[in-house]
Amino acid sequence: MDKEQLKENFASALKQENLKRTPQRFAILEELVSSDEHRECTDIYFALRNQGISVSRATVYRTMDILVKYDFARRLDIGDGIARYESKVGISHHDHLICLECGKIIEFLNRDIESLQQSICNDFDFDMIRHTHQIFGVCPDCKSK
Amino acid sequence: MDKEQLKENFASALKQENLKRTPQRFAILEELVSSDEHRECTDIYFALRNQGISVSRATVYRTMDILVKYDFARRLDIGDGIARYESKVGISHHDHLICLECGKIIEFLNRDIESLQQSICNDFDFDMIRHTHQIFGVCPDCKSK
DNA sequence: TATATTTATGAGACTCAATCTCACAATAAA
DNA sequence: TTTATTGTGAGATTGAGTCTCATAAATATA
Ligand SMILES: [Mn+2]
Ligand SMILES: [Mn+2]
Ligand SMILES: [Zn+2]
Ligand SMILES: [Zn+2]
Repeated sequence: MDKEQLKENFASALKQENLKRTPQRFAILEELVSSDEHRECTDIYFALRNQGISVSRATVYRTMDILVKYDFARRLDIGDGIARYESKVGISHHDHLICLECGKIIEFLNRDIESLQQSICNDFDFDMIRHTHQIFGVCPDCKSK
Repeated sequence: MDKEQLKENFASALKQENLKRTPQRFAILEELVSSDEHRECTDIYFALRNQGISVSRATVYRTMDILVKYDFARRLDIGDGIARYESKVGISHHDHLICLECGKIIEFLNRDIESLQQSICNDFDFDMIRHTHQIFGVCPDCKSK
């Protein structure tokens, strides 16, 4: 998806929520989408400030909620009390291997697990909305140290 | 496992950590293990207080860390910023379906997923230490309302 | 364009789970 | 016991996240 199209889509989401188009909101979208990392709000806050963009922490937190609601971003909770966000624009679903030594996050996708997961939900008559599958351990780099 | 044996095992863990046997520590173990729920520290704190047992929040938090380290308990993070703990004594591994409407937690185990998970780790040369597989959605009770 | 109306922004106050502090209490080795 | 060591607990502190509200900016209207 090209950058202009993305902005249009975000503008549509804002319109649907009766929210105004502001430079801060677009800057936050741009910062997250142009990155392939799992970003913390504080990290995005400082990244924009360092680019000379006026923004507050509150605006970053508020905008992240919109990005998640409209599927531009996914929130990642790895149990350390800090929310991380990754772009969903042009990115397909995946789950995560998380290194407990260095914090590295490796992505994986397994279609068999995904479908087994769905059949578990069917068995329990449970409607799945989302899921997280996180494997914690030691990555190859950290093992060889 | 009988209650006396459990106390013995916990006492061994305490000895291994050079920690003393205190009434508070045993009370916290007992409170968690005799429950089949996913308990918050604050909840355990009040449960003990209501039983007339003198304990502080700090002691509950500190003791939970020991219980987790020695495999008497598992910590559960469902992304709401509150840690929950469940007994592992006599309980086999399982993962969770979590209802976003009512907060109910349903347990599941799928051996195929467990083994696929292990093969993913092999492929990435990643040493798994633990994993969490959480499926969020709407439970049967909440659907029929 | 000018003006009115509505909504957003941001600095800092606030919340709340969790952790830390430290004076005092309890434990256990000898 | 005695004594050294560790634990306890009330309250202070931390830190991610949320809230407040005066001001600024965006958009609707004339
Ligand atoms: Mn998945
Ligand atoms: Mn599992
Ligand atoms: Zn690593
Ligand atoms: Zn429910």
